[in-house]
Amino acid sequence: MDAEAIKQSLEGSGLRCTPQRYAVMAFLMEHNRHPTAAEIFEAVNRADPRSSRATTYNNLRDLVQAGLVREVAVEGRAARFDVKGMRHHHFICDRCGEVEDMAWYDVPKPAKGSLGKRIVRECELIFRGLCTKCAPRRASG
Amino acid sequence: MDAEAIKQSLEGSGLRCTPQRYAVMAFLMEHNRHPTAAEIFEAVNRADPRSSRATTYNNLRDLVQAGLVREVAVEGRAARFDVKGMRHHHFICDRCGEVEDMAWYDVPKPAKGSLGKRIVRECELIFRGLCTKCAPRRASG
DNA sequence: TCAAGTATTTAGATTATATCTAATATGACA
DNA sequence: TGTCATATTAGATATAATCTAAATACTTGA
Ligand SMILES: [Mn+2]
Ligand SMILES: [Mn+2]
Ligand SMILES: [Zn+2]
Ligand SMILES: [Zn+2]
Repeated sequence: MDAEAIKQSLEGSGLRCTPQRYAVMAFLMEHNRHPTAAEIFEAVNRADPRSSRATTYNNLRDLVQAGLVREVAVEGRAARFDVKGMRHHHFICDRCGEVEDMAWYDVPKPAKGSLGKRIVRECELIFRGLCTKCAPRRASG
Repeated sequence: MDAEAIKQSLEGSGLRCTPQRYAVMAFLMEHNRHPTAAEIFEAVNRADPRSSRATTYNNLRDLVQAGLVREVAVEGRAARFDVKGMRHHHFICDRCGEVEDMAWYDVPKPAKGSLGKRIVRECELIFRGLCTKCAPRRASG
């Protein structure tokens, strides 16, 4: 991955490019697998420099706030994260909780009247059902 | 609310209509406010009979599995619940985490090819931004 | 160059949320 | 009524995330 590009995007958002923060970002860019914070923590610590759990959570929070990373809440499970590169929707498996990317397509905006004073920042489409791994065992489960 | 209707829908799903389970369902039908499990637990215990925390969670899990109730995961906060009566979308506030209903409208299904072996059960549209209460304090916040 | 201020990291404690356990109670139905 | 599956319970436990306060690293500008 392009180290310089990561540095740019961090600094462009007013965040220092620390080794710990860089490692989180690089890991997310290399694995579009929607890892949990715990998985990211473990992964970035396989290589040096070591990063504490608090720092991993802090950095994920900062990256989400900066709009570089998205947090996906999954009922009953740890949150998952991905880089906000290309726009896409998500598929979440009822059975195993896996989050998978779905091709992006435009979503019709809500009628003006129904918004009131709310300010809409984004619009997210989530498909739910059984993933490729879980679909076959549907009956047994 | 129609007590008999609640009883019917529980038994129609193979669930006994126990006082504790009924209380959860009745509370959700009276308050379309998306309460958390903790709020439901507290609310149903203001009246008799008393229901334990484990039972409240167990019943919410059963009701979700039966398709009568929906669980809405909110990043960094407790899950929220609502009855699956009329179809609707959700608006989730970035700042305070409030979940609000939005008028339902049809969502275009994904292209056939993009699904693979996945089985889609439902399709959920989530709007994010600032709610009516939080929008004014945007800058300060 | 260096002092001072700010941002970041850290280990471990703490909180928040949800589930598990194993004992008891309840209800369906033969 | 007796049997058995279902449901409830208090409290312990697990899991996920945040907080704390001290140390470290970087930035700025005299
Ligand atoms: Mn994704
Ligand atoms: Mn709702
Ligand atoms: Zn799955
Ligand atoms: Zn709000």
